[in-house]
This record gives sequence, structure tokens and C-alpha cells, in this order.
Amino acid sequence: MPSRPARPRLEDVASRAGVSTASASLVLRGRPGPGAATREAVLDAARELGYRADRTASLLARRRTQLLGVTMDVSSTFHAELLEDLQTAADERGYDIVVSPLTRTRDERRAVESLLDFRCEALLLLGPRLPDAELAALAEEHHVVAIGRRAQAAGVDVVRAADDVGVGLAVEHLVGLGHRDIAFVDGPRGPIATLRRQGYRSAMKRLGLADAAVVVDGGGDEESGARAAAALHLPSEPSKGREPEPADDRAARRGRVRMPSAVVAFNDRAALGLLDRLRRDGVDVPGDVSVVGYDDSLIARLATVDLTSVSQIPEAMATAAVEAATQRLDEGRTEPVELVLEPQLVVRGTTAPRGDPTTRRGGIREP
Amino acid sequence: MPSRPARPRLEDVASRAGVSTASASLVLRGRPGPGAATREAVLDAARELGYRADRTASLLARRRTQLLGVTMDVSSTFHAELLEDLQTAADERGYDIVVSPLTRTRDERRAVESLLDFRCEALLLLGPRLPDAELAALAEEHHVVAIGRRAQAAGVDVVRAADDVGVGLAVEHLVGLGHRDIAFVDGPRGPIATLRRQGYRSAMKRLGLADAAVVVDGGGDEESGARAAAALHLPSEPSKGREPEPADDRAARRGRVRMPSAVVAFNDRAALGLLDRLRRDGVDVPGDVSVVGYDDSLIARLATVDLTSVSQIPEAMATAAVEAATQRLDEGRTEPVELVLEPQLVVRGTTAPRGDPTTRRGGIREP
DNA sequence: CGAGCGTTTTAAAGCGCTTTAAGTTACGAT
DNA sequence: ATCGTAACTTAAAGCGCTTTAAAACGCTCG
Repeated sequence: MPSRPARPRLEDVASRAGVSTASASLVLRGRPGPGAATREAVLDAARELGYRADRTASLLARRRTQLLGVTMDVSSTFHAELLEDLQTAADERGYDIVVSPLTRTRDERRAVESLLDFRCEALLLLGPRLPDAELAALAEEHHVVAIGRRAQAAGVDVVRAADDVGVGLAVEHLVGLGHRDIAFVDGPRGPIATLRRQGYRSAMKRLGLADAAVVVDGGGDEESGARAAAALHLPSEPSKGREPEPADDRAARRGRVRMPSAVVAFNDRAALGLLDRLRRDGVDVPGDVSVVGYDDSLIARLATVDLTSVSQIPEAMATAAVEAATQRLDEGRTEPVELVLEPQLVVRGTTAPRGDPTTRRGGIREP
Repeated sequence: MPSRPARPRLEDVASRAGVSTASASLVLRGRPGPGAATREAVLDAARELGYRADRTASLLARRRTQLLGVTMDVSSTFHAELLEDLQTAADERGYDIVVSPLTRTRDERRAVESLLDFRCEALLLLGPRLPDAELAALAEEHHVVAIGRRAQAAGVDVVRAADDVGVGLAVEHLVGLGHRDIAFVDGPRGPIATLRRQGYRSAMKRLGLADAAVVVDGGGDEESGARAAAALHLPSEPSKGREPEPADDRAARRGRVRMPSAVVAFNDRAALGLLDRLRRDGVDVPGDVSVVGYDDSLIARLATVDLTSVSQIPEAMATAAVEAATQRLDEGRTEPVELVLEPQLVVRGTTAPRGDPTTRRGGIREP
């Protein structure tokens, strides 16, 4: 039970050091002015008292909070990674981060409000779903940087990876391995999926495979990936297998397609669902089918998963985002910027040359 | 670009409503005193101006922050779930939550410091790793509630599930299905794993299976689960396969054990790794081996995974934790409490009666 | 030795809101 | 009419820190 020994205040430090609070304040924040002697006295006093400035009070006084607000989807591992990097980037620039998680009962709008209550000086939105218009409106009143998605909203800074290029890399990689029938598992409605899909389509076209291009409905989670596996008519799912998920299987509507030898998924989670379903159905990956994910998430890196994936290089994005915010905050930038980073393909074990079964069970398909 | 139209202050609202700031303040916080006329005037003025109280200032004035600090491991989906529920529980009681993520470069100590800088009135630590002594020390100065782990630290409230009971439920379930050789995949060092292991051992003893009890080294992630699969000498891994992971495989040291027909894993992630490895090696789950996880995480619930697991009922834990905090804060409770909730077994598709291969590929074991 | 000047130090005025103690009002009771 | 009281209001004093403007203090220089 906190027996509140009355946390020491600046005044205590000052009087103990025999100086004014003004000097003490200056010293403690390492600002020029106070002489060496004063400096030392204050520092000593502070140490002895175990003084820690009251953030609330100092924020009120100085008119800044030095706070960057971040909205994120806690259940996204990609966001989790970004957060880590944001945190360190902010640290380095003397900012602190307050995160506002999105939950079932707490949408983006509310999350943002909460951040504003904290007087965050800039909003970093991870993969925001807010419509552009709303983003733009927000940007009129605050500094906002959208991370990870394209945004046509006036005034907002954007930091994102060139997702279309990323998917392109994946496709090229697969083509380089001899694949031609390469399918794309779409993501959830939204600007991110749109861009990736475009990337897929234009890469296929560029490589002369426009005819082989196939987009199946998918989504952003394992479930959707699994559904997509069925819709793809992959080996173990003879065409009769139309209704693995009776209601939801919108993919089935898309009609028949040639069975692909490789699949690029919207993200790692979907890829995972896909993988799981395939393997359980006796399909060998990468022997029978190659799979590429997107995000290069921690899971993809696990030895047991070892998923070829496209990395959005979260560190770079995080740094760029914080940079964007601080430029506005500290350097007075006022024109919005859009930073598009080049994603990287990370080749792992789920992709292999076409028709070259590398695993021993390449043939096991019919129970 | 924020063209700062000078956010309205309480004073603005007050003067527009033609009353004093004192009245305005009272009204806006819904406190008794102001009459109906005043009330309305203030509310109207506030609405027209789009007034929102400056949290920093009000916190400074009233000596409270109404903030609950939460430390969590962002990469843990279980923590993510808890966070959601904490958020809503806090909301209901008029508290706000500030989360302080643990990252590679930001250990628990720092995370806590950051929370204290925010003047959080209570600290909710999710699965804290801090040694008991440190927890106790912290509890001398602050209200702290440890969530999800046992703690022998004076003064700290504890909210946790009876993990030993939980594992017991899993074992009973398996025994009920006819299994006798039930192995336990251990977790990472720490109080949580210890308790679960104990639960396993005593359940086995209670059911007269003490001799069949086997604990293999594991860990808290997929990787570890996969390693454990190898160490378990499961079907497809003939005894020669001793060094699947040359260096790390401490499990190998444990010597031979009878091949289990069921496995209880430390948590869902480990169970997942285990599952993945088994299935890739052609072992049928639950036909050949039953698997039970722990946490009832979102992943376990996915149709494609459908893992039998033990739920720590996060909603209940979250509510209890916030309750514990507010009791101290608002009701003056001063004696520490330990709330132990009963976990629930959620039976899904990875467990089945022993020797009853429900899937078609029950026999495929030898490549 | 005092003016002049750069360097330190500090008194004091807030930051925007809460809260306490002191005032006002309005009324029914006397 | 007068007084007491209940019901509202509000002036003003902070909360703990920052910052500005002014005071103090050396020192050098004429």
C-alpha cells in the first residue's frame, strides 16, 4: 500500500541545493544558463531526493507534451513490430509514445479522441481505415501521419512501402522459379489490398502472364487463407468440394480457374491459413505449390514456418514516420510528404522451382 | 497543418454561458451544485465551442490522474486479448488506460518507469517477469496488481487463473478419452511454467498415472513446440533422430520416454509448433496423437486450427484486475488480495479418444 | 573607482483546471 | 418587516513546473 511519502517536488530540490526553482528547472533539463557549481548542487540534491519531474505539471507549463500518439490493432503482429521500432525512434528524438489500441468496442475514431485527450502533438496511424475525407479533416487540426497505407488525404503525411512493387517482387521471384500459373489471394477491402492486387496484376501483365492471372477472395487472417485454398481448386480439393464453409465462401462464386502452382497471399496470416490447409490436405509445399506471404512477420520467420515473404521493413517505416512527425513539430515543415519505401523479398522455404518436388512426400495426395 | 485555432478553454465556455469557471467546471463534470439553468447554459456553450477539457490541466488540479498503467508484451496475443477487456473494464469505472509495451530494448523496469511518469495510479502488470522482491518493493510505493501469474510479493494484488487446475482439466479430459501416456511440454522458466508443470504432475499422480508422467523441455513459442515434438520421439521421428536442432535441443538430454498418445503443451503457441511439426511428419492429430494447448488464444479458435485448449477467461481476469485496482483507489482497500479464477477447458478438434484414428490418413507414417 | 557589459540567478507570472471558503439569493418562517 | 436557511455562485488559491523579465554579480576598462 502506497504510504505516499510525498513525492519530492522541484521546490524541494531547489531549496536543498540552495538555489531557486528556476535554476533547478534549467539544470534538470540540461539547458544552458546555470553555472557549474549550481549545476552540481542541483544534480546532487535531485539524486539524493530521488526526484523525478512531474510530467503533468511540466507539460502544462511548457506548452508541449512531446507525445506522439499511435493507433494500432493490437492483434496485428505487424503493428506490434512497428510499435517496437516507433518506440525506439521516438526515444531517440526525445518523444514519448502513447498507444491507443483499437478493439472490438473501440474504433479508430475513439482511439484518436483518446490520443487527443492526451494532447499528443502528432498522430501516427498504423494502417488507418478511416476514409480519406476524415483523415484530411483530422489533418486540418493536427499533425497526422498515416503509416502503411496509401492516402489521398490533403495534409496528411504518408509513410508506406510500395506494396505493388512488393507483390511484383514476389511474382518475379516465382516466375524466375519457372511458375506461370500464379494466383493471388486477395485481402480485406481497403486501399492496402487494392494496391497489392494492382501490383499483382501489373506484374503478371509485365511478365506476359496476364492470362494466367487469377485473384481469389481472401482476407487478412488465417481463416480466409484457408478458405482461399479451397477456392483455388488445389490438388486435394476436387471440384466437387464446393462448400467447405457453407455460408461464407464467397470465393466459390468466382468460378473455375486453372490450378496454380504458386500463390501469393495478401499477408502472412492468410498465407499461414493457406499453408495449413494445403498441408493437411496432403499438398506438399513447396513441392507441389509455392506460397509467398506478405509482411515478413515474426511467424513467417519461425523455423517451422519458414515462409517466403515480402518485408515492409518496419524499422525503416517507423523511423521515417517519427521523422516525419518531428520534422513538422521541430523543424516547421508544413508541406505534406509521402514516403514510399521499397519492400524486400525474403526468400525462405515455401517457394521452390516449379515441378521440382523437394520433399519426400511429393506424391501423397490421394488418401 | 494544424492552424491552431486556439482550443477553447474552460474560461471561454464559462464566459459564453455567462457564469464563472467554477460553475462551468462543476457542470461539465456532472457534479451536484449548479442549478438547471446554469447547467443548460454551460452545456450549450460547451457544445457550441466544441470544448474538451484539457486533461493535463485537470489532472494537475485535481490530484488524480484516473490512469491505470498496463505493461504488456505486444507480441503476445493473450496479452492483446486481455488488454481489450481491461480497456472496457476501465472505461466502465471511469479510468483510462495507458499501455507501456515491453520490447527488445525496453524491459519491464523501464516500462514501469514510463507508466509512473504518466502518474498512473495503479500498475497492472501482465504476466510480470520481475522478481518477487522487486514487485514487493514497487508495491510499497504504488498500487500494483500482477495479472496471470502467482506472486509471493508482499502488498501486491494478484489476479490469475488456477493454472494447475487448468492443466489438470486437460489431463482429466485426455484420460477420459482413454489416454494414459500423456506428456507435458514445459514452458519458459518462471512461475507460470512451474505452476502448470505442477498441475500436470499432480493430476497424473491423482489419476494413478504418475509413472507415465513425462515432462519435456519446451518454451513459449512455436519454435519450442516444434523442438519438443522431436524430443517426444513421436511416430515419424525414429529414435535415431536425435539432433534435429543440433545445439539447442536440450530436450534430447532427458533420455527416452514411451511415446505418448497425447500431449499437453505449455501454451497455444507451443502447441501450434508441435501440431505443425507433427502433421508435416505425417502424424495424424488427433488420430495418432491428441494435443491440448493453453490460453484459448484467437489462433486456437480458428477453424483451421481448432485446438483444444484451456481458457484463462481473460474477460474475467481483466474485470477482476481493474476491480482490484479501483477497490484500492476508490474504496480504500489496503490489504492485498489474491484472486484465483477457475480456468475452463475448451474442447475442440485436436483431441480424440485414444487409438481411434478419425482421419483418413491415420496410417501414413513411413515415408 | 565607477561605468559598462556579459553571465548567473531569481522573483513572479502563468499553463488550464479544480476546489474551498466565502458570498448571494430567494423564501418561508417568525 | 426581519431573520434563518437552503440553494446557488463565485473569487481566489492553488496543482508542480516553465519561462520571461528583471535583478545581481562579477570583471574589464577607461
